[in-house]
Amino acid sequence: MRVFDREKGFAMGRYRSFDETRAMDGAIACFRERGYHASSMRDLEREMGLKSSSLYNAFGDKKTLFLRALEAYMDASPRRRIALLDRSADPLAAIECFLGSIVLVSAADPCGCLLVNSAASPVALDKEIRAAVSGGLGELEAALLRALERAVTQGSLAPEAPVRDLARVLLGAVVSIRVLSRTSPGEPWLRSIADGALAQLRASSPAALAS
Amino acid sequence: MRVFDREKGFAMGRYRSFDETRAMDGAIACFRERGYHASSMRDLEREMGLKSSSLYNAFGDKKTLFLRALEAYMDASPRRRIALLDRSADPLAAIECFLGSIVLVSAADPCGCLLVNSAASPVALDKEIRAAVSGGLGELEAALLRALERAVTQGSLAPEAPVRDLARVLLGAVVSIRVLSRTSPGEPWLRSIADGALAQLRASSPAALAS
DNA sequence: GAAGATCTGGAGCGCATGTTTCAGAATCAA
DNA sequence: TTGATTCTGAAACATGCGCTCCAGATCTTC
Repeated sequence: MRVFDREKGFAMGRYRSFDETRAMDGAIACFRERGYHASSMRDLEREMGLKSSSLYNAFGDKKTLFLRALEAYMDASPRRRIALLDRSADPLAAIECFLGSIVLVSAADPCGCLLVNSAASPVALDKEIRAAVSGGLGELEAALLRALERAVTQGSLAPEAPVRDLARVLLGAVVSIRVLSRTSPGEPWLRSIADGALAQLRASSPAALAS
Repeated sequence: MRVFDREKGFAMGRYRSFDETRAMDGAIACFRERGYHASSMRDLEREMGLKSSSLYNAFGDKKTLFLRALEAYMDASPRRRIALLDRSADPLAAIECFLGSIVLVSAADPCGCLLVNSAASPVALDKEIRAAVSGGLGELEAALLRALERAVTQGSLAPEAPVRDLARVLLGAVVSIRVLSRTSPGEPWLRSIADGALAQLRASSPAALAS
């Protein structure tokens, strides 16, 4: 509303004295570490550097804030990975790189992924939030599927490769790595899962399926 | 204390007027559906059929209750599956049966597994609870590893099969199935992940590794 | 400057939370 | 029966929750 009016030239009233992006980062960090139910509005105010009135004025109530944080997180992390997948010249190498990165990040940061954490959380019992989470996971799955289909087109995967199932396996690997990283099993442990999923891709290579 | 004294013949005081097992089942159901932080003591009182004084007297505070519920859940579900694995004559078939059952149960009941849900939940930030969760997941991994090693001994898996990595992949499949089932993707979707993991086992069969 | 709009800081709303307290009921040993 | 012990039901306790309100500051338009 503020932005809308101001952009239209109807601008009026006091400016916001905080960086909305930085505030969102604080919200993401809070929800990522403590989840929805264990993050109090006081926690969020502190991590976002806002007083409650500013917070409510700018971002709405707790649920709306969560939905915005999830959306901002999607832009900041999963969708960047998706863009890398889509832009890569070698889709299989990009997938390998993708999983390897997930392993490294997960081993280093036990907070996990806001999207995956939310899927396992009771906050997903809420209809809107579950829709957002399903949507986010669906984006990832679709991106992996696109990459696999490109690999088929390029000949690095056999035409009869079960790309739809493989995309699900890859998404499953990401999910399990991110969940299990919360118990700090160590990087080699997590890499076992990533390598297992990648081995399945290789089992669908033209050479493997020809024999 | 009550039980202890009574068993020793020093018994005194009023009997408990509720079924402790039934009460634990209520606690498990509550924590499984709503998780730790979103389950209020009032919710637990209702689902367990207890007043707060009885609840605190019998099970301690919320965290202690959660730890007991997790332990009871382990006995009621994962450890039964583990026993089936250990007792089976054909370990690979038992693993297949195990994963298939997880798929069916997960598709039918979107509440998921208390152990897996807890791993992804911020309640696992607590040291004791994280230890319990890690222990539970470790039991599962160890059981899968035992089954795989028996498969090697029996000759249904090649001696050079990477059983440790395969056990992790299988545990990862279980985790991802249980997490993703919370977004209700449907049974065929979940089965793709189970079948993928099983395909990896077959890739370590003596025949596959001989070629 | 005045009028109108928005944002900030702080106080505080009503309510739910986890937990405690306690009188009374139930049980046993003596 | 009496005394000791434990359990039950109901009523709270203090605290923290999500959220609102409002006076005053800051901004644009006139």
